[in-house]
Amino acid sequence: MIPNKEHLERYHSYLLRLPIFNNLTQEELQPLFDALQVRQFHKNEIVMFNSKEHSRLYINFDGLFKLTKIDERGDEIVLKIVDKKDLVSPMHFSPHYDVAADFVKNTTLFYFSQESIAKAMAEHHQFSLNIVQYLADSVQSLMLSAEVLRLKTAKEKVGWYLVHSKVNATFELPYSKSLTAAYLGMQPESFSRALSELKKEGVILDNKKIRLENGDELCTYCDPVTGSNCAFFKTSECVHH
Amino acid sequence: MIPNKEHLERYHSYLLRLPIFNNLTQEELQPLFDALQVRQFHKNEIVMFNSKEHSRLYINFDGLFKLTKIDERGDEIVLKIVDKKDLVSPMHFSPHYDVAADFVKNTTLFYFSQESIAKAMAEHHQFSLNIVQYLADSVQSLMLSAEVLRLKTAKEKVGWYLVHSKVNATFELPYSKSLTAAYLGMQPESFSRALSELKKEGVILDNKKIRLENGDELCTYCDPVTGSNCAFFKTSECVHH
DNA sequence: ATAAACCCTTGACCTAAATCAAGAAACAAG
DNA sequence: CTTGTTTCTTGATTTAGGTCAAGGGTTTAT
Repeated sequence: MIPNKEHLERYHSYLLRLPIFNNLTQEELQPLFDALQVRQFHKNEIVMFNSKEHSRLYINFDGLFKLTKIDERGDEIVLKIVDKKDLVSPMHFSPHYDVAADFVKNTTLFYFSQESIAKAMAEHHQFSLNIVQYLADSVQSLMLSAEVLRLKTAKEKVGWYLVHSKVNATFELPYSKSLTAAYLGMQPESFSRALSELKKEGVILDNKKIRLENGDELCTYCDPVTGSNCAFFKTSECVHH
Repeated sequence: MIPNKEHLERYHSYLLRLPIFNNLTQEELQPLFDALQVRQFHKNEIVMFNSKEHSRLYINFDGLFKLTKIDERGDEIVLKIVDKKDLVSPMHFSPHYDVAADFVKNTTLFYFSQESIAKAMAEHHQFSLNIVQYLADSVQSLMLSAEVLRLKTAKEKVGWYLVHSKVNATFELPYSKSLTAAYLGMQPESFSRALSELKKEGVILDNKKIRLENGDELCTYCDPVTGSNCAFFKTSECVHH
């Protein structure tokens, strides 16, 4: 699973399928792909993604890490969970802003230097548009998190996260309970208590599988953006009618 | 103070000085400026900035409003305080995401349609870069808010906001205490109590003017991004050495 | 100048979630 | 399978900040 220079061609079709390369051809992207670099990180490693040393765009090829900020007291917030195919672009941070990448699993990151990205943007307007789209999505997901984390109770946060997982994927909690709790800005104990509250409402989390007694128990916890990806959206059953 | 079609030319030099038009000439921007539109809002008005009806880029020419999200219970979070010269781009939100613009003062907004912005981006790569910069700044300021709001105590939040105001402007609290409190995710009562705690440390807020007994009382509350704009940054006195 | 509206402060009290502590489950390695 | 390690759960207690209530200031309008 260790990609090296000789085998990079194999990954080009993988890259082409990422949203950041939407509507661009292999030929257009070849010069950029030639500048692709790879770096491995191991579990429990913590790297400061300051924009001076990491003025790049990273793509998580394999593994899992969280983008966090830690204060003097050692308290931590999780800004983003970075799963496979997700992007992080310290190149877009200001020089004095630091985030920590805290690796949950052994991880392989692909990256492009700021210069190669800038060049590709200058040569292909579509690529600039894709970068704009990526940043716009980041803005929106940060606004949505702010909303969820500050307005919802512990139980509502967990319900929201479960409905999110249910709609976007396969009725599974994608990460460990404590990682999910950290992402939701709560302690594992509170997460656990919230789950047992939800159990009373017919929401059972059974070894990471989400089981529902009726099927609509999570709808109260849904938001319109998540809802729009749901099969029931715009039917009378959906709370977002 | 009501700009109309005939007088719009007067505002072109105003627009040219905005960061979003950095490194672009009047000639390059003329077609975009010709598409400029204007709309007034009055104090206490609340408008939903959903991306369907507001697929635009707004510039606050005059006035003040806050971008907020309100939940079913009526609890509100302030995502951004939009002052003169600040931008909001609902055109970059997804179709199902809604934020409310809650006007604090009578306000005049300039706006460009999504199409005119897209055209300008296609014709001038520099403009695409400026849009990227604007979105990257938005991402970072949302990450910084998340950090401040979730890791700091009430007193630290207020201290942080004051040092921010001190460094970026003129030793003045730019907004009312209750608006500032809402932005910091706290109740006016807590803001008031935090201020009286800070007074014990030599930080006096006297009719919106920030007065310090020694001058360095706020340094403990500073962050590196704010600090980098401070005169003491990188001297031994600065906590971010 | 006076009233009305709004904003701010202070005190008493409450509550959601954090913390602390101790087991129980789940998982990994030998 | 056994042992050690990490993760999760449950209970008791604490606490920061919210809520409620009342009074004081300040600005705006007539």
